[in-house]
Order: sequence, then C-alpha cells, then structure tokens
Amino acid sequence: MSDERRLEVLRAIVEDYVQTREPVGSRTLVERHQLGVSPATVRNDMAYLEDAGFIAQPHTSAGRVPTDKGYRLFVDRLSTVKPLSSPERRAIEAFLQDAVDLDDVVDRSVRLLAQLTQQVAVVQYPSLRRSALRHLELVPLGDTRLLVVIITDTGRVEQRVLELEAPVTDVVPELRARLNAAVAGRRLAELTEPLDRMVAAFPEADRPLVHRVIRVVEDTLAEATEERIVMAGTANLARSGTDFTGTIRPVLEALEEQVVLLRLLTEMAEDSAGVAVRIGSENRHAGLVEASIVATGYGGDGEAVARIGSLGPTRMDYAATIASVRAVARYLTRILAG
Amino acid sequence: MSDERRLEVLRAIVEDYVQTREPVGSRTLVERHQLGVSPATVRNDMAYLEDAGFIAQPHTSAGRVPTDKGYRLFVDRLSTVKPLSSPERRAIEAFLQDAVDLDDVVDRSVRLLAQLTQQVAVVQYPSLRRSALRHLELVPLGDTRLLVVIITDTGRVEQRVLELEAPVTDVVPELRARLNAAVAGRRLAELTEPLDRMVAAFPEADRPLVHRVIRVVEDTLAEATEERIVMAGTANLARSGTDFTGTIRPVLEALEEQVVLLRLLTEMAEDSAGVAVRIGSENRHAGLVEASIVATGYGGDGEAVARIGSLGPTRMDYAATIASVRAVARYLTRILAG
DNA sequence: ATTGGCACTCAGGGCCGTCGAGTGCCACGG
DNA sequence: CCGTGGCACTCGACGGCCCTGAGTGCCAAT
Repeated sequence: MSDERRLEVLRAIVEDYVQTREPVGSRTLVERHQLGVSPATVRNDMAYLEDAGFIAQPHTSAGRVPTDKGYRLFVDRLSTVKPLSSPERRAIEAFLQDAVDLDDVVDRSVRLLAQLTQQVAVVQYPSLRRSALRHLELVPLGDTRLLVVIITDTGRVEQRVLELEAPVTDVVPELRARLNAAVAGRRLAELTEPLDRMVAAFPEADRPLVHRVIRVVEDTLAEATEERIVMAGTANLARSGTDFTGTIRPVLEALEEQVVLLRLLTEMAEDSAGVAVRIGSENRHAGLVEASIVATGYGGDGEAVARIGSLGPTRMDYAATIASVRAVARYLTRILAG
Repeated sequence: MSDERRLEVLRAIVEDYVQTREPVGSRTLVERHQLGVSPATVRNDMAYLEDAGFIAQPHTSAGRVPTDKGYRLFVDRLSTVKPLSSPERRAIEAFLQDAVDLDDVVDRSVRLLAQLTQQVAVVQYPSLRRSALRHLELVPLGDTRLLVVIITDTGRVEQRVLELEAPVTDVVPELRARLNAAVAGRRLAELTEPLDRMVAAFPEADRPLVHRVIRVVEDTLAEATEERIVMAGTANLARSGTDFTGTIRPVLEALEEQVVLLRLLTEMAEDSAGVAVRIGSENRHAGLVEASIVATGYGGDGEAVARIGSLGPTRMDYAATIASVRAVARYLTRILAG
C-alpha cells in the first residue's frame, strides 16, 4: 500500500473531476490515467482517501468527488503551475500597455483576468494606506469651504470637502506649500511626526484650520472602508456547465458586499509562491462555500499595495487560475511602476 | 363586444401573470377578477387580443401570456402609478440624507433602488458634459508632467496627466488663475469662446502648453465614453422565482457592457410623466429581449444631468417599479442640489 | 499487497396512463 | 348581434414502472 500511489489517485480524481464535472469511478479512472494498477486496487485506495476525508461520494454507488480538504491537498502538494504560453503573455502585456490612466489600468486588468480564467475577477484599488503621497492640493470653494485633494504615487486621487467655521484665510497658499514639503513621498505611517513639527510654524490663530486639514488627510488615508473594488466576469458564473448547486444567487450576493470581498482578499495569507488560495468552506462566508478564490498582491516593490484575484467554483482548474492571476499581477505591478 | 372590456381583460391577464408567473386561462381569470362575464366570453376576447398580438400562448391548450406589445399597451394606457407609502418615503429620505460625498450618494441610491424594486438598479454618474465647472487645478508632477484636476458643481472630480515635451514653465500659476476665471460656473457648450479669448493673453512661447491644457479639459468633458455607471442588485436576477428562460447569463453579459447600458439609458425617451420604459425586444440588444428597463433623469433643475433606472424581467410590476424609480430620482435630485 | 469475481445499490432515462386546465367551435337565447 | 353554456379535443405535468449501467464493498486467490 504505497502512500505515493494514493496521492496519485487523488490527483487523478481531481483532474478528472475538474474536467468532466462528474463523479469519477474506479474503472474510468484507470482507463483515463496510466495508474498501472487494476480498478480493484484503486477502489481500496479510494476507500482510504474517503476515510481520510479527501474525497466523498454524492450517494452510494456513485463515483467520488474531491472534498474541500482534497482540493487543499491537491493545490498544496500536487499541482504544478503551468506557465502561460508566450503569445498569451504578449497579449496581456499589449493589452495593459494601452491603458491611459489608473482607472483604465484597473479596468483593463480585471476584464483581462476574467477573460483568462473564465471566472469572476476582482481587483482592489491601490490602497491609500500603503501608498506614498505625491501631492496635496487645497482649493477654496466659496467662503467657508475648502476642498482637499490627495494624490498618491499610484495615481489615485481622493478628495474631501471641509466645512469651516471661519472664512478661509489667506494662509492657504502657505499651508499648501508647507504641507507638500512635509508629506511628499511619505506614507501614512511616516506622516505624524513631520506634520506635527509643521504645525508649530503657524501662528496661533491659524492652528485650528491647520489641524483640521491634517486631520482630514490622515483620516482619508487611514479609512479602510473607502477601499474600492472592481469586478468583472460575473456572467461567467452562469456559464453553461454551471457549477454551484442550486443557484448562483448567494455568490452574487456575496460579491455585492464589497466589505466581505475586501476582508477575504486581505485576510488571505500567501504561500511561498506569493499566491493565496482559499477553498470552499475556508472562506468563512455562507454564500461562498462552493467557491474558491485565488489571489495575490500587486504593485509596490517588495510590499504589495493592493490585491487581485479570481473567484470560481471549488471545482476549478487551480493550476491555470494561479498562473493567470500571477501573470496579470506581475504585469500590473510593472505598469504601475513605469 | 365592448372594446372597454377587452382592455380590462388584458389588464387582468397582465396583473395575474405578473403575480403568479403562470400562463393565465379564462376560468381562473373570471374567478380572480370581477369581470362580470363568463369564461366563454373571456375566451372570445382573448382570441381577439391574441390576433391583435397583445397576448400569446406558450403552447396549445395553455393559458395566455402577455407579449411585449401587450405590456406596452398596459404601461401606456392601463397602469396607474401607485404612490409609495409615507414610511417608505421617510426611509428613502433618511437613508440618502446620511451620505457623505458624491460617491456615497450614488452608491446609496443604487442600493436603495435595488432594494425597493428587487431588481437590478443602475445609476449613471452625473454627466461631465452637462455639469458646470467649479474649479480647475493644475499640479506639476516632476519636470515634464502636469496633472489636470477638473471639479464640477455636482462634486465630481476627474483628473488627467499630461506628458509635456518641454519642462513645465512657471507660467502654470498664472494659467491656473486665468483658466479658473474663464471657466468657473460654465458648461462645456459655453466654454470655447472664453477659452479662446484667454489664450491671447499669453506670450507666444507659452501658447502650446496653454492649448494642450485647454484641449485636455475639453476632451475630458466631451468624452462620453468615460461615463461611469454603478449597479446593484444583480443577485436579484437569480431570485427563486426566476424568470428569464434558460439562464441569466446574457443579461449579466449585457450589464457588464457599460457601453451598452449607457446607450440604453440615454436613448430612452421619456413619456409625459418623466419616466421612460423599454420593454423586452424594444431594447435593441439580444441579451435583453426578456428584460425591461424603467429609467428617468435626475439632478439639475429643468434639464436632467444623468439617469437612474431599474432593470428586471419583462414580467415585472411596472406600476411599483415606476413609482420607486421616480421617488429615488426625486430625492437624489434634491440631495445633489442641497 | 494486488487482483478478479460477484452480489448489491441506486440515479437516470425511457415509457406509459391519468389528470386537469385550457382551448375552439357551435348552437341557442335575449 | 353579443353573450353563454355545452362539448369534444389537446397537451403538458405528474407519477409509477422497469431497465440499464456505472459504481461499490467484500472475499478468496495469487
């Protein structure tokens, strides 16, 4: 009874099931894969795998289906990422190259990934928290309103309107200059001290205004809830050979809850290859028990600035999906840096 | 043979079918509605309505189902908008009141409408083309790049980066001042002349820069393709008593094509009540032959600035949907104006 | 440990037969 | 001329029935 062979059987089951979407039995298994043993032997191995919780039968006298645990073992130990073909790579690069601004880059990326994986693609906008500041702009609007525009090195622009008690003073130009000197190129974590020092340079009377501006900048950068997510390929959920027992409704519902998605994306720990996989019930969300998510970070050198991922049925082609997600993330990172 | 009664029969058929989702026959019809005639009579009327193309039978010996033409007649002549209950109104108002910025307003509106109609809600962002400019901001990024930020009176902010041949000159502050003087409060259509006059005020050497900036502002405002659309409630497409023969896939696909959606929304002519309805095949789009759209404009006094709508199966409760769309549009307009 | 053999299980598909809602048509009466 | 009751006919939906075939577990043999 070789442990080796049992794993081989599991791999065969997963691959077969992913391809055919039908429970796979011992006979067809030995026919389609070169296992070198008889169906009876495979049956024994299957019994073992079932005891161990890697596979299950939908009903007596049916073939076996991988469980979440089975898929997990498969992606952890058995699957080898298949690199994309070089025409594919070129297509990706060309497609992303044409983007005109950040919105366009993100939009193209998410469509591209959905197209490649034939699943639902999800891209998180570059996080403000981890981005460095490029520029701050203060624009007086009327007498008592001040527009604060925040521009990050990833090209993202965020704006907030401040309602002031007192009329906007003419300290604004100086404040803009000093603010920019203090924040340029810094990240949120590195902001507090230089900003505090800066306040001291202003006369007592102007301090309230200065404080409010600083406050709104910090709040905006810290505000995790403001994270935006873009999605594409939801139609793929309804593909002909649809998976998802019953309806896709709970999945669509989960996808509309951006909060849920964000949590999922950010919580996912990455394995050594830099790609995280969450399988079925590992997603702690009722609507997603039949879904798997493959995600990775992108942007920034070293530390990722946001995440990108693909969501599909647990029965997905993990190797291909992982390859696609990785590829798009890599090109995306390159584009943003350039 | 009263024409009156035939219409009454059609109304009964539509109402019954919308409620039960089942082809309606003559007997059940007279049982459920007070038509005051016998089933046989209704059958004659039905035969007429079928000849006229307002209803159809899925198969011989089944009840009748309204056709697109039937629904059309229904919404045009037979349906009376039912006003929302006042608790509903208060809830809408309270919900929208809490919004903090434009994104939030739009987001809340679309979710709200999806919730009210139990369908897919769609909101077009306030159009740049029809908005008035509030402010322009020019921010030099490094030596040869210039960020142009455009802020409209609807609170929308758009940005573009210009790559320049020559280093950014110190004419930028002056350009900013003059630009703002020239454009403030104006709409796209009213821009050309003041901008042209303004160019003359600059020395020959700076003209190329000035022209490029003007160009990018005009382009951005004119660019219809940049229109953004926000959507919510796609999960409602997969509701239990699902309509849509076969799958919802084509509908999801159509919804992902923002271009298609935009065209639909803007093309729709409004009837006297200010609400436009497109039924089934009236949407010239293969994926939407089983869908109807109810839309109206919002924002701006007099002339609408963008559109909001709800999409569902042709078999929808038109009266209720129209009421909801109208209500949300009205509150949305009020919020944006305040 | 592996294998062939064997008895057993069970979902799915094809094949009626019944049921009932629904239709069209026609002849009759106000 | 319109509305009505009656009647013969249609046809999809539903349920029961049987058969088939893929699949299983177990056991004795190698």
